[in-house]
Amino acid sequence: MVFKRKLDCLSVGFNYPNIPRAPRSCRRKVLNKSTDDDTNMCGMDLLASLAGKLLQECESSSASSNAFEGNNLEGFGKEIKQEQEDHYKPFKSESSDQGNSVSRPTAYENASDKCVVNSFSFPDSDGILERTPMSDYKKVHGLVASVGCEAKNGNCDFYVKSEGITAETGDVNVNTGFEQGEATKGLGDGGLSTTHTCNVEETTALGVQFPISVYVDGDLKSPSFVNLTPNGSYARHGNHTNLGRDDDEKLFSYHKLSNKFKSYRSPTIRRIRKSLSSKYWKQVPKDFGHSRADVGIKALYRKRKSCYGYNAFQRETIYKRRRSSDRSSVVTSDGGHSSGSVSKLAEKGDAVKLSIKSFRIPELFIEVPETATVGSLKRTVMEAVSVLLSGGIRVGVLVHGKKVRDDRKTLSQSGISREENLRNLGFTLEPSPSKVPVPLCSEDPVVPDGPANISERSAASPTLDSGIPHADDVINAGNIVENNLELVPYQSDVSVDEPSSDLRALVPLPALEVKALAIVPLNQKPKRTELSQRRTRRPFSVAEVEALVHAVEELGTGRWRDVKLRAFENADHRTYVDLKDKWKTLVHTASISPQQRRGEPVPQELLDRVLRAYGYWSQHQGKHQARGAPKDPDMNRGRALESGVSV
DNA sequence: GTTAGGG
DNA sequence: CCCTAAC
Repeated sequence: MVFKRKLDCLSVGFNYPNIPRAPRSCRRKVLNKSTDDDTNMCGMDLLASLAGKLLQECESSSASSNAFEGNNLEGFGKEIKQEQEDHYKPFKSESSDQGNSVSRPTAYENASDKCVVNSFSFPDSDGILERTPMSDYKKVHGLVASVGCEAKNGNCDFYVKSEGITAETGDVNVNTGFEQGEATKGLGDGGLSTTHTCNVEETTALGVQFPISVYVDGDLKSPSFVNLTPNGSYARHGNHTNLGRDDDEKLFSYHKLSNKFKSYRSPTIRRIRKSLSSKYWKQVPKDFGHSRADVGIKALYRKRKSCYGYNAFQRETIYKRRRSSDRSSVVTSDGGHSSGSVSKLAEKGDAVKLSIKSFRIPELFIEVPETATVGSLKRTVMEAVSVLLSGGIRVGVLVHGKKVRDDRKTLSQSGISREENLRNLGFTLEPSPSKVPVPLCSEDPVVPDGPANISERSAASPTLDSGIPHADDVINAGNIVENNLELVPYQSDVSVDEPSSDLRALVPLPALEVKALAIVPLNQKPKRTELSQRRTRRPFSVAEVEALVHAVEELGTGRWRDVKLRAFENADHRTYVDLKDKWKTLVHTASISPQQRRGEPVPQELLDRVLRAYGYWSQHQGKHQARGAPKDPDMNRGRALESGVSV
């Protein structure tokens, strides 16, 4: 049940009555507004899907754990990492004493603080995805939970990791100057070629690049190589049979140890998203060789309001979005139980098997000061990627370089068959059409004002605004730019969000124009640092409630900080806001009938006290709050919760 | 940084 | 539990 989505965890019981009133913020109303368009899916969905697919097809994990940066995950996936040392040397071990003579990349010669991320590729499966409990699905979706960075031959490899998905930028070529004078040199393939490291039995890894074609292998493999044990564990055939478990455990520990591993709903991301809004960014279609100074002005990430973006993740994953008309066999989230379909196809002997190894993403232009830490760089890249992916993307299919636009066509009709050389088959990732930000911002339902509309459309169909007829119809292998729309921030607004002193002036737009997809100012001081994720719910125990009630009885309802200090000082996980919230719910609970109450029942005695205190303090607001204590002045009686009025 | 209140 | 507006 790996992919079983746990919607309730996304909107866990906080259904407060809808009191008609002028919305304080548009961020609300993120009610299901997901699109039904199968072709449109959130980047996360897509990635999750792809990752899942990979997991199914690429069992022999080769470069997976690598995706977990060691500095954050002590010992995590150490073994595997070891194995790939030769591929991805840890940044510190190499960057510092090598690669000093490589010549600097052209485009940004003088922009030592800029990085261009070309692509992120999916590593082979590491089993984690399958094992990821659905409760963490959102995290999986959160993707880009973290970005790793490793230096290699003067390059900085970025890889994306999340709890469920790990992807490395094996072919990402990051030109960065953060490593003093360290010149960078493309990884040879400049990130355009795909790494065929996915040795999945006979299945050839596909190199799917953004938006470029991929290598396909028509070899139909028996689906049997994906074995799901009854308990849902993933039976591995590769080398790291137990990797999944270990990783999971470590991952879990890691989670417990740090909240940094927050990916979803990252305020930072949101902030950036905001920054990417039309107000700050303009979209600039890639230069197809036909310079266009008057290019688009649409904001891909138009939505301004910050939204939870749950929608995006509440939608079924692509795995489950099989339309009856589609004959494709996709692993379902429920552990591949749909393998039956695969078999079926196999029997028919006309199945087309594909394996997508990696996606090339539009270039991400990032600028960071040399003094920035690697960690901050990682975060920056991650955020940029998040923004990109969360913007909504869709998949395009190319046959012989020609885009197949008719979704109704069958594969064979489109020239895609086992007989055909599947190398002619390609996939592209394109900005999603009008619904671009939908997943992220159901609010303000895509009713963009004039310009915005145009922009979004162009985002979806580069051809439309490229000025070049069918510019995206023919994709040149190894060189994809057609759909690489770019977002360039309006210089004047870039630092609006966080006029941090560290935020250096961004590179003049002209320099970015055709290259950057997004500039993510470093040091944009993530509000909640790192990837954000909703805190785990931790129901108040009766003891805690007691302590809370007691404290409130004495201090009143307007001094939550004091309440915290007095009764919950040592309960780090309880903030005064939490206490305030709890009190709020307690009052509510006490006001409703016992039948309507849920969760661990709170002794009526306590609830009575709640009401009493509530009533009392309602009458004595602000007054003798300091002494208050309508009753029961003795606190901490037998409470496990340490209190102690500090200071 | 707190508080208050909507979500 | 999150997010913000207002202090």
